[in-house]
Amino acid sequence: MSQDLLSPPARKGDRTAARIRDAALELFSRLGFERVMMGEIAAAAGVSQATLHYHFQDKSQLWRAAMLQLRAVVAEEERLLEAATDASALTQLRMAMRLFLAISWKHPALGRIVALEGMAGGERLDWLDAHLIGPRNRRLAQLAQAAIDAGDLKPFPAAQLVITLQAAGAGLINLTPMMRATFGIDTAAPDVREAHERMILDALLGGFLTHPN
Amino acid sequence: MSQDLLSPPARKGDRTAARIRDAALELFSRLGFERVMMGEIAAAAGVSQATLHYHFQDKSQLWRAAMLQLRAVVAEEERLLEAATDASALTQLRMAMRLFLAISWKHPALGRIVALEGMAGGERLDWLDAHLIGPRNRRLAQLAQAAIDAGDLKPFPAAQLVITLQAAGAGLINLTPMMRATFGIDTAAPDVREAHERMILDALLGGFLTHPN
DNA sequence: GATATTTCTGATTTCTAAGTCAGGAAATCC
DNA sequence: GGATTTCCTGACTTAGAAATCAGAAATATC
Repeated sequence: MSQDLLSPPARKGDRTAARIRDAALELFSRLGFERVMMGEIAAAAGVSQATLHYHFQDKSQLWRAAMLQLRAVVAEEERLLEAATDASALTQLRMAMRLFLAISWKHPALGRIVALEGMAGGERLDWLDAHLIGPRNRRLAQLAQAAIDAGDLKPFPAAQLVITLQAAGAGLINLTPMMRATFGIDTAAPDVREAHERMILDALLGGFLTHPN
Repeated sequence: MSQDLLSPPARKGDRTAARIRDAALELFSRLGFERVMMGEIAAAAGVSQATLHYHFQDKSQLWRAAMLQLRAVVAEEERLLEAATDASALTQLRMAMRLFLAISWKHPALGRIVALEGMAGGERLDWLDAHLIGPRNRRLAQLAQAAIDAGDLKPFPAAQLVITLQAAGAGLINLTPMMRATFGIDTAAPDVREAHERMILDALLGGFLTHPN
């Protein structure tokens, strides 16, 4: 989350701003933009509410700053995929799904934000589409299309296929509070996580293969 | 949505209350509780804001009333499943998934509400769990477990399996605004819907089968 | 270690949305 | 068709959260 673990952040204000961003990201992603009050963020970051306005113009700007944190996460995924462009489309897609799951566990904020804003539409979704999720998803859809063209995947519409796989992958993680309420299951438990991984990568992705191993 | 198409609703107030409930359900499910303003609901229902308070005590009560609309939908699903308790667990589960998809297209509010509140937790989730989604999901998990015990499904944790299938099934529908923003796809189009149906029922559910046909 | 700059805060203002209420209009009843 | 109840509304109050600001505290600079 912090931008650089090595350099002892130049100015004090930068560290405070980072704490605020982190707290904001956690809250915004769990609850959505309007459920979160500036006072909560301030409390979580251990500063006064006025300090939020010292570092960030207003609530919207703080939200954007928090989202930009997530871009680094996505960029890392890009980088890893980039290193494997000579593998088959199916292999790349499978790797992308594996990365997606790893990221979803490590940064559940991403999936929750997409779910929240992707359902609601509006200017925040437009911003996210432009800066965070649009390019990434279009790229994945291209990969899926290539895998279909190669005869490796069943010929479903590529965009739908990718989004559905992601929805399945992030669902359990996003719905952690519901899993607790309904089943008393703690999704953070290692066995839950391990079963989920197999479920998505083997069973679900396997269902799309034209010739399963 | 309206409670009874035959009887010309006894009192005028009942019809107005129903219009308000419908408008509230649509807005709450798309945007979540706090993103929706009472004024919006009033405008959508074509009444003044004060009228909302004449029919419903406050915003929370209106939300609950809107959610109770959904219970009728779930009850109908129950009824259909009830009529088939002598079929194999797998057959029942497949039927349940088919119903789930049909309902999700017809009443997208249900899936969106579950996603919104299931992510956030809190008192509204507790209410939903008790009145709407808990019993249903536990029942489906039992079905899945039975299908696993019968050797028809791969032995994944039943609760996770059910929730993941639902997440996959509702994902595309919930994310309609995102599909438009990122891919320009209108999920209401018949071909999108048809492909989705096959994707979930054949490919994804197929991936869980121990001996696919 | 005195000065200048940055960072932070309590108190206050502004804004927005929920909720109330008295009274007028419409429906219902006889 | 007049009386009575139900229904609805415009104008208002209240509550709460965002945003501002003057100045105090901390930090950096020399």
